[in-house]
Amino acid sequence: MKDKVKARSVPFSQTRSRHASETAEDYVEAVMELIEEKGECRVLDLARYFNVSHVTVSRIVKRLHDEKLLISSPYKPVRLTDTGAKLAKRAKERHAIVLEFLIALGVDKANAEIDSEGIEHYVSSKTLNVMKKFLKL
Amino acid sequence: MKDKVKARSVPFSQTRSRHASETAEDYVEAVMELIEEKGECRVLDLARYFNVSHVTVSRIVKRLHDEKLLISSPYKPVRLTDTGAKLAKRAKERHAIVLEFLIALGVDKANAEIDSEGIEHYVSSKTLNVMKKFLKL
DNA sequence: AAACAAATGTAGCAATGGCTACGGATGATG
DNA sequence: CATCATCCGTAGCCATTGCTACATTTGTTT
Repeated sequence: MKDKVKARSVPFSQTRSRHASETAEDYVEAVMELIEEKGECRVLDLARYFNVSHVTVSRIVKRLHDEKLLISSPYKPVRLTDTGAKLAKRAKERHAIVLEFLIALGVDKANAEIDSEGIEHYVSSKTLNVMKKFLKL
Repeated sequence: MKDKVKARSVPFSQTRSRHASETAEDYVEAVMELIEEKGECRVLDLARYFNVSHVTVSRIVKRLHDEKLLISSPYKPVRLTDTGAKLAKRAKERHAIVLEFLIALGVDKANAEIDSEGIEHYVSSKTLNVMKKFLKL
């Protein structure tokens, strides 16, 4: 009973910080989509999109504003900074690749859409490249 | 500018509760592994495994005890309830399938191990079945 | 312009997951 | 059996993401 417990290779990179980045990516991605779809993105749009209260959105938007990913002023629509837009673009691409990959693999569209949203945050660039390769075959 | 914002099909199932279940799965899976590897699972083993303080582990173990997934009494090793063991077994299987799948796909072992730990929580049973099928070919 | 509805903001609570600091319990070892 | 190191629990702090309830701003509609 004296064995050393091997710590996980790398993973479990502090759940909290990991999750904060996930949220950031989800939000900038959503803001970009909403602006593309309807010209602007309001707090309530995001609330409906994520199925949470406007209060939750409001606070997160404020944080992402402080982190210079979003631009928001009171009672005005939310926009993306250049940094935010770049992050959103990367997230959307990754999301799209994972989605297409799952569909190509044989997952039905509904499940693929759901799963891809969770998976996109955990796919390393190497795995993403493998998925891209798979899609080209 | 009057379009309704379509709520996501299903996803974004409340980040917080989603994350709590992730934690539960990670912990019961770790407990099962540690017991298999070294005969027992102490709070400090889990702390080293997840790279967090023993305090964090202690609180989470208490919660999972209340949820009847773990059995813990003060200063004693942690065990699994039947429910916890079942959950752990399912999680381990899912984890193993995702890992094997990524490797079969061509991802190097190191990245596959890291990615699989995040991905396992987001894989629907349908996607998991597709992965199983892929592995048999 | 007044009045109303819709959109945002603010206050304040809960749960979860991080932490440090400190103190008590357990088990080896002298 | 006394001591000491290790393990574990408790207190108490912070950040994040949920919420309801209430206040304020905006914009439309009389």
